[in-house]
Amino acid sequence: MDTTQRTDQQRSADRRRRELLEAADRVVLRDGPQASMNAIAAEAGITKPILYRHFGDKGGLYAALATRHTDALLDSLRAALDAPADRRERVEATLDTYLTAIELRPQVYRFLMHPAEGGQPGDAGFDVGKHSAPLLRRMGEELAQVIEERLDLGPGGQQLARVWGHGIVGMMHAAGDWWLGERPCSRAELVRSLADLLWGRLAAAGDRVGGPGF
Amino acid sequence: MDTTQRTDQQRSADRRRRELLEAADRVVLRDGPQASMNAIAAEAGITKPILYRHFGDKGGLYAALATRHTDALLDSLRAALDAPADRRERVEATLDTYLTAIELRPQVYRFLMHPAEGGQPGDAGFDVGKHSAPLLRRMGEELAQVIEERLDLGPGGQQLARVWGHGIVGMMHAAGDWWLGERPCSRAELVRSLADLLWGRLAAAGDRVGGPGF
DNA sequence: CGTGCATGTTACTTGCGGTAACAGCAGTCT
DNA sequence: AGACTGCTGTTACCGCAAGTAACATGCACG
Repeated sequence: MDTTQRTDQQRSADRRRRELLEAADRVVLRDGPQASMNAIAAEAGITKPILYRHFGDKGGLYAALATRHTDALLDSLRAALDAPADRRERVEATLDTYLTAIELRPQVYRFLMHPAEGGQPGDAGFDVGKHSAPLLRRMGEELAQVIEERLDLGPGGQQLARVWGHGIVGMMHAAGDWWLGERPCSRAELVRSLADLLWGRLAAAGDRVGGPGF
Repeated sequence: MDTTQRTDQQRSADRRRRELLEAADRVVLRDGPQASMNAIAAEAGITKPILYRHFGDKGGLYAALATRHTDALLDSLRAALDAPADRRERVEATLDTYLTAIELRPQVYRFLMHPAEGGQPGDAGFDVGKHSAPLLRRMGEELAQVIEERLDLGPGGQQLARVWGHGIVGMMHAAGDWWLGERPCSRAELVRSLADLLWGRLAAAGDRVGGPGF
């Protein structure tokens, strides 16, 4: 039958695609995002044109790669945000989940968020792709939805929720990025400091003696 | 005299460098960060090797370019943060200054923060450089210093200030990026919403009826 | 068997970052 | 004056990576 035929072929193609993605993953995690298509093909035991047949171009491959990791991360964040606990605890758990993820797999994080950096040679070849934007945007939108669904913010609440969603995600991202590079404190302290910020400790802080205060 | 000689030469070299930077600026703002060195050289009326003599490599040129814009932006932010007004007003003024800057010159913003995106062709050639990180980091560090100098945060205040500095900058950045793309509200509303977030309205918000609340 | 069709290959083009080698043109030292 | 230095500028090239064309092979179906 024609349909079963098609199905078989598609299944095999999908399997192959997954294998190729895993090979690409290994190379990218080893060599950074500036990994060449040749290198990826070699790791997969094949040659370039096959990659192009499967993914169109390098952007397509990287997008597929990024989507996998992004989806996984978003799943764990959703889980943390849905745990049975009070609001602050869940906020802290979510921050902690994100930070743990980037701490455990900094290479994935760098791939999703950062330019190449990994080149011994004169470098200059940058990279990145539009990976960081999509991930940050998706996280921002999802958080906005959660906020809007569960919090009573009064009139204009929907818009407020979206601003906050993106703002909070950006806060988490930038703080995490800095923390990952400098490791100035433990993860728990970082989580606590960010939650304190969200909880209004900035507004509540007193001015320093002798100055106008911020 | 030898010294005056040297001075003359250096002055002329500096002037040339500035001219080249301005040409590069025009091209980058027109073509996006994936502008080729050839195009930049052509815009400046010269050829590639001269650019390389002045800036070393593409990274050097882009770094010089980024530094100019970064310094200008930081200056205006410092001014807003130092204006004579109360704390919340100054926070709002600073947010507004940043958002106005990226609103008025989105191309500069994209150059500093974003991958190429501007390519008609298959693209795939990304770009960016390590520009976004430096700018965000510098803003974060400067804000941290301001917070630590002017606010009384008790024990552990220095570390808290650094976390907050980077976190707030990240919040501003991500929210601004999203806002610039979607324009869901006026700049003033965005500023107000972010300031509200910083002022603890998230913690103060009531749970929505029927749900566990966030 | 030939006809599709997917998989795989080699060999090529194009374009960019970066460099070597050479050419002209000041002013300087002896 | 004439060799020397140091700058600006050029053409012509290398290396490398993205992406493509054209050809080869294995396998199911009629």
